[in-house]
Amino acid sequence: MVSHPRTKSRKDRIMDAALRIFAEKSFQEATISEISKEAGVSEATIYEYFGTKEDLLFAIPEKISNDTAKESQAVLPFIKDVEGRMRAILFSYVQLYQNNPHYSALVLLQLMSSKRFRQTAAHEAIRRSAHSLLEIIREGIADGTFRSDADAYLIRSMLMGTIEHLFIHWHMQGMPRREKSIMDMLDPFLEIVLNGIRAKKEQQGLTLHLNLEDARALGQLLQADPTLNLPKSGTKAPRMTKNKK
Amino acid sequence: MVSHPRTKSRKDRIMDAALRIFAEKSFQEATISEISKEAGVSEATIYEYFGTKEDLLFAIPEKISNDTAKESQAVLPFIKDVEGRMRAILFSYVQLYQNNPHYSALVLLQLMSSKRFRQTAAHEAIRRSAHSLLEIIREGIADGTFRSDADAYLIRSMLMGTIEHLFIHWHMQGMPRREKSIMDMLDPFLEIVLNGIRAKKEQQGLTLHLNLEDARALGQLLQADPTLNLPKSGTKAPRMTKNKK
DNA sequence: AATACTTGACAGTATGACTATGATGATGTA
DNA sequence: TACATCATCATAGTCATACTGTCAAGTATT
Repeated sequence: MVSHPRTKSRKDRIMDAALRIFAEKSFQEATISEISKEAGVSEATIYEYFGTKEDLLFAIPEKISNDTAKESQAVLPFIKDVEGRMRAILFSYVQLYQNNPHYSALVLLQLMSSKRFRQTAAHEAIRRSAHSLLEIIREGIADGTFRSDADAYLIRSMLMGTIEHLFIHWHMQGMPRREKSIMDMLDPFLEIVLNGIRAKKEQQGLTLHLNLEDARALGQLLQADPTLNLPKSGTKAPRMTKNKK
Repeated sequence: MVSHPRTKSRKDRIMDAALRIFAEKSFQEATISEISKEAGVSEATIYEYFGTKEDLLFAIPEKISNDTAKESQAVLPFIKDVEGRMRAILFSYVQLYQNNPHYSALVLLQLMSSKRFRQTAAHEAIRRSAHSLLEIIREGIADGTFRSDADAYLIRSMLMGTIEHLFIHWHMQGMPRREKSIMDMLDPFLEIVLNGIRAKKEQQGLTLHLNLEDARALGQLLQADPTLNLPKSGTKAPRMTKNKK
């Protein structure tokens, strides 16, 4: 009836419409008839292209994961430090969902629960990310970057689960303040996790917590006896040693 | 045909069977016919009790959340410290899913994505937990327990998202080592998060990082001059003061 | 035993996924 | 222009399954 000459191909229009409707309603509640109207094609055309309704559903993640280049995996070997590589994986994970909001609602809320999705290339990509992440965490534990008693599976669930949870709630009732994007939260988030699992440097020494009064008294003592020079190992130099030399 | 005189009521048997089949296959793939055979009743009986297949699905979370007493909410006011209350909420959250493995597979992977679920009492219970958690985190930020720049929404997603992710993967392909339960991970997990967001105590004082040599020297100084008594404010008493009195 | 209620068997309806088929219209080629 | 080819559409029809209605048989309660 109405022709769409300068727009995308019919196949793309069908998939776009399907993605929107599947995400808005749900796979079961959506009907082929509705999708065909939304896409401006006949039902027969949809069956011509995709065969079944389920095949239409699963064509979507294949398309998205094809459209999404796999730079993140390629870049990984060039990032030396463990924490930088963790960040790179999470970054691309957030980016994918952020760039495809309908898709993120579809995959996080519906496809994840489907057995068939676990055999798709899209799921394989997620699995690969998850596996890389696990390996990197293990590496960090092995080389002493992270605490030796850290649980790599737990850390991974913290990283991926948090991000998925943020996206799910983003789409569900909508988080109150939308002005702050999930991408903006990535670094504060990572900092909290890393803060919590980084190996403490002072394990080979001691940590003292002093109030101001005590600190001042200690400062006087130190000036009186210069043989006591501290600290060599700590990351933050205490202010008092800088006061007067 | 076969009567089950001493077992549960038909209604319970139907719901048990439905829960099992819905979790094993999926809502759409399960048929009423199959559930009726599994439960040992006729299809008509299922419609008699529940009306529609969807109503049967949503009767399940109502039942579970009714069976689950709401002690955790009741206990909260009696726990004074912020971190203890956070732990209590997460504990009951984990407990619910751990005690109902089929249910957790059903709700986390399927119901969560359904619009109707968001109008059930079960979802309301989850929302209430989530809201309590948010309030407690905010309280912790306000009273200085947590860092003032912490993002309460992010923290909440970390807490709930991690647990949901752990359960989802527990059920999906099964995490490699099952001997460690998710409940066992709760405290290490909370410790990491809290570690990452706790306000640093040394804001009102100073933190010194000493190596062993320096620490020993400081210990001698302290014994020589007893006017310097430290620390009053720190949580961990340094070992050296206990050595000799 | 009589009555009320529950359950089952079975026939039948409605919906939506899917198929088959022929018409239509655009495009390319002689 | 005439013809062939192909994509798309409209339509009619099949099938599976959710769901309804009805009545007979069983069970419980009195």
